[in-house]
Amino acid sequence: MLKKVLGTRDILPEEIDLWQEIENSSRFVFSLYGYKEIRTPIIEDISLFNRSLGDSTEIVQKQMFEIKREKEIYVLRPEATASIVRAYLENNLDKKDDFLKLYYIGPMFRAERPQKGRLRQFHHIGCEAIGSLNPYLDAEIISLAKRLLDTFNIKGYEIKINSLGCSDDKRKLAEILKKDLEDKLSLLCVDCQDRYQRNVFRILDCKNESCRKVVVALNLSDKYLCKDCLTHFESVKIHLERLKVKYKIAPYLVRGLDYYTRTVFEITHKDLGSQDAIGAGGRYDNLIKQLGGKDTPAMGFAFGAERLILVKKPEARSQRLERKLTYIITLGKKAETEGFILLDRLRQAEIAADMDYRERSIKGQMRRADALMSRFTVIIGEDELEKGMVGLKDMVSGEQREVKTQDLIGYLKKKS
RNA sequence: GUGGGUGUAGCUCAGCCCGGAUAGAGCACCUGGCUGUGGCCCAGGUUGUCGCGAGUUCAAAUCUCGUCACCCACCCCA
Repeated sequence: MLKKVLGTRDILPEEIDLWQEIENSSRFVFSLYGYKEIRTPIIEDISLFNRSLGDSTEIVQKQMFEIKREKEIYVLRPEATASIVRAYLENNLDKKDDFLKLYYIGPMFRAERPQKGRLRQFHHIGCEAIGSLNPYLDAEIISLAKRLLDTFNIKGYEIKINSLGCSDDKRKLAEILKKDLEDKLSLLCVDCQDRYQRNVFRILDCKNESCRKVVVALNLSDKYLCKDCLTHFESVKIHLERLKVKYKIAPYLVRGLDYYTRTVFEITHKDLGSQDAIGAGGRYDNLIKQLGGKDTPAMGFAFGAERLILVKKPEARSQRLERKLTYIITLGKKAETEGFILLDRLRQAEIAADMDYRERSIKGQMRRADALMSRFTVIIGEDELEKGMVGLKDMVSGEQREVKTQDLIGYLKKKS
């Protein structure tokens, strides 16, 4: 038996309506906010992610899928922001327009151990706005994320925001943490003792009870933010209130990727398990310069499509499918030929139609018509053939009438 | 990378503890009741390498070991 790769999934036809609905509404909403789609390759040079996400992150250390081809090593992209910045620089987009809004929908790859809401191949729906440091942009992006969720009809989410400060502030925060935690290491969990060396920031959002106590006792609030960053964050909050976006300040929210600066946010949903973030993002004001471009501020976010679907599914299951199809039922060889030709004419007239090619009983064909959610069935037998008519049954009311074959298309058109 | 759980029909699961003869239920599907009419009802029917491999035994879905897959949690992250 052939098996799919660990942590991958087939998206089957029964689920595809949900995916397409989410993709289509995303495209619609992004366009409302002035975003254009960008599609970048799924494979990238390994150094792109080493240089952007941070050497110490788990993603770079062990979660990238490598593809070796002759002397080159490529990787399957673990996220899109770095790719988009690369494309932005490589195509000189900064020279064409110094403020740019881009969105993307596509697969990402991380070699993690799969669990609820976490696959090795998963899909991001996200965007990047490059070229402005204005706090209006921060607020607009967070409200865009909210707007997307509202359009998906997802309820029960929570938006958490924080500011990490500029790169100087981050450095300062790291120093404070290193210094203040030095003599408290024994109070921290084993993971945090490791984080102390690898990535001190992550100690702040540790779930462990004793670690939280230590963190709260540090009394960090605003100790590390410079005046500019403080003002910026205050403005973001005020603008969010102007846009009536409900948010919660999460003083210990840090994102895992090194490139984040200033505003960061995370949207969680109560119905998910431990992977409760359906989307997250923030500013990355230094990344573009870091990757060789001009000093350009930027901000973006991404939703995990599988996680969106996970929270949408219970509601979608109860939704009734619309009856749209016209189903042709035939009795006998001659009628089958007639039906076959009529079927093609219906489709030429842009009427969704189908029939059964298995020569089944009328009852069997009827059942199938019902199972496929037919709006009408067209019945062709010996009697109808002689009269040049077809039986037309309304599958909702159950009423049936005879219609002249040449009037059928006009009749169905009127009804739809 | 670490820990725990689960693999039996297309789907959801019972049976496993305490080994025993043709491996079950509900749903789905098919056929008929209704020889040309779906849904409701009734009757009947089809579907299984019991995840895979080895071991113990007269005998294994059941016990043991290994292996693979999936799920959940840690880690990490969307």
